[in-house]
Amino acid sequence: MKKFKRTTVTAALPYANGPLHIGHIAGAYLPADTYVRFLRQRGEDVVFICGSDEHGVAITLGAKKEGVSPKQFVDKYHALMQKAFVDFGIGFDIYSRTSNATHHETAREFFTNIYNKGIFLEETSDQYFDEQEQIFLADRYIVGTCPTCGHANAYGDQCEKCGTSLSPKQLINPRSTVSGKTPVLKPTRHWYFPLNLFEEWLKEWIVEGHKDDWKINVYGQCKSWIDQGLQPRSITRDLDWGVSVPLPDATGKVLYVWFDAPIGYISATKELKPDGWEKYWKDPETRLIHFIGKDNIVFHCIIFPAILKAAGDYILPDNVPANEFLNLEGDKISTSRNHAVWLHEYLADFPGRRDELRYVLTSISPETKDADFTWKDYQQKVNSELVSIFGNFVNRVMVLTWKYFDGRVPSEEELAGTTEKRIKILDHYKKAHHDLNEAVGEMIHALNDFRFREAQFQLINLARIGNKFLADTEPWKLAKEDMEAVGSILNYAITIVGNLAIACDPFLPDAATRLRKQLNSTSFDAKWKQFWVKEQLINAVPQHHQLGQPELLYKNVEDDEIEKQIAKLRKPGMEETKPVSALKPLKPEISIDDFSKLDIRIGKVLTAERMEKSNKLLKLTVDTGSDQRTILSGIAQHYTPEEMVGKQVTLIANLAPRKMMGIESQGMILMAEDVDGKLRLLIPVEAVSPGSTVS
RNA sequence: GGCGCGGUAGCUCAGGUGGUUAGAGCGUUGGAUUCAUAACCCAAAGGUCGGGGGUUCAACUCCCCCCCGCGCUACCA
Repeated sequence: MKKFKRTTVTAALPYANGPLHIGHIAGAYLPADTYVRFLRQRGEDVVFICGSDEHGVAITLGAKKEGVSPKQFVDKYHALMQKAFVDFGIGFDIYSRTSNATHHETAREFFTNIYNKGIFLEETSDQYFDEQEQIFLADRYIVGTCPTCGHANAYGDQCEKCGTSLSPKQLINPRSTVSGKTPVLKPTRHWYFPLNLFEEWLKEWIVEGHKDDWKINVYGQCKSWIDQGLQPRSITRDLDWGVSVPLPDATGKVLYVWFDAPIGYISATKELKPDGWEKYWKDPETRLIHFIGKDNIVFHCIIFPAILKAAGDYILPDNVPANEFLNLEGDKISTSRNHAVWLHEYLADFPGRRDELRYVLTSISPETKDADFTWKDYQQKVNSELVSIFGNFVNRVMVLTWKYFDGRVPSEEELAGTTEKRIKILDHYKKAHHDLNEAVGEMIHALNDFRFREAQFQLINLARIGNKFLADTEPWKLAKEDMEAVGSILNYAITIVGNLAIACDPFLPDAATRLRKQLNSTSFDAKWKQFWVKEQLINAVPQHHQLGQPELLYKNVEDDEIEKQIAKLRKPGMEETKPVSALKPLKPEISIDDFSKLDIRIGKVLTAERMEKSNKLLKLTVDTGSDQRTILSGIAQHYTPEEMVGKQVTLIANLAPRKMMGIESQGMILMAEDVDGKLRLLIPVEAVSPGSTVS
């Protein structure tokens, strides 16, 4: 294997259109962080790069929906994600963002560099244009009637009903999903990156060169792509949000997100090390590792490397350990259905319990196939492994040492095998020592191979072996007859605890800190490094060293804690089995004049809070376009205040004000009532401006 | 539709150029124990290795077909 001087580790740039959930963490950030911690423990030169991916149509549309500018939109999510990462303890050297100046510059330089080499293709074609919004529409933002099956809402790339693939021009009566209007065809010019020219090179580099060292899922996906034959990919878009194309006649053109986003790794490194960044990207003695989810394989293994190759001078990823996906309680994680465990919410609900989440996510890490996170599993793993095996072992050793030696590490002189009992102890010691070294070796080996599940298992194995060593040698019994033997046993037990403190750093950083405190070992750094160099047990805590006070490392997860979390996932009212009421009869006929008396409008919820002493009412502040008013709405059992904020709602604006529970309600929110009594909001399919009338 | 990855004990996963009783941890059950967060330690039960067919003296491991999950992709292998 090639020797490298340093390592550049990147973790996929999260898209700045929503908060982070455990799927993101398990997929890329946690394995990356674990790996980087491991490298740092070994004293290696490593940079750990990440940042928010802030461009693309989805951002502009998301911003429009929230009624804010794209910049405000990404500012919000960038801040949210950055804070969550920091709070969770993911140790990026830099968490940057693609909307900043350094990145724009870097991405433009990349484009210009490759452009000047004459590699890009340039082509003009007709594309649908939304005249009202003044934007060209991506395929999936166009709907229309499917030419094959007649389905009225087929997307521009595929009909969901009959499954045929389409191009937008095949759609009958195309409509823009952004404005609802009929788009028109307009010629537009774009630049293309000729991936096909890199096919042979990619074949050699990946299919031949990385057959054995890349994960099979990654390799298979790449090979499949390359075998299919590669096509030029367009790398520009008509949009006013993004990195503008650095050509004189290219106003209104930006780089396509997938072109600029991976370059974000480089810009972030530049920002981190304005003078020294190049050696992390251009020195062949640097190893580049991308941690990503499986949806990103083709960008990181094929397209981005080809771009780097085209740019010249750059190193290529040495490995791309992509993970599969994480499910939640048997279902796909879904932002829109709120079927997710949000990182910032976990951190708020479980303060001081970051290791627990790390531990569980690593133990089910989707390394070879999709995995499933369940709260029950979380509880069981924490309680039976972290608490019972790891935490308990440390606690037993600490307590025993305080009990018999006042917290001073007993001397480590070798025990003379003078009695039968002592001979047995020596046997147990030898066995434990052998098993421990094997586990340490296997742990480090697995870390090198990105097999974090296995590595962490071996870590816990150290505690398992430690527990067995104590059970086998029974120092609490010997205390009555042979204190020298007790001292020898505990000295070794403390050695195990010390090595655990060292070894758990990449996986359980908070435990590492707590253990250092308990062992009173903050000054042992230089010595402890030896563990990672020798790859075997070291004499971590010297004899006669005074230990700190024992403290429990972890506490059990109680039933009610996870029940709360599980309840959070369910839609309100979903588990209630109410009798299905009959459809309500039609009301008597009215005239159009009756109807026109109603002033129905679209408003936007600015704030929402529960009403005191009411289990049905939410107090909402609603922007009706012309004013902001307070409306009390009896929907508290169907929507949480958090869910309501930012939502568009349909309301009756000219209803006479009415006092409820001491507060005046100035209007009424319209709701659909399902046959089971469940209330659902009426929301315009596409966002409209507050104050829009309904008729 | 095509391609890729996966489908092994209740759960999370190992494994195998085909070869005696398919492994581990957790969970469960029983026992032992008390230093410890009713924890630890020992033991047992649990699987016709997604289904069907084939090759073979012998397949969970190789070949073919099918089913299921996830991803990628589009009339192209």
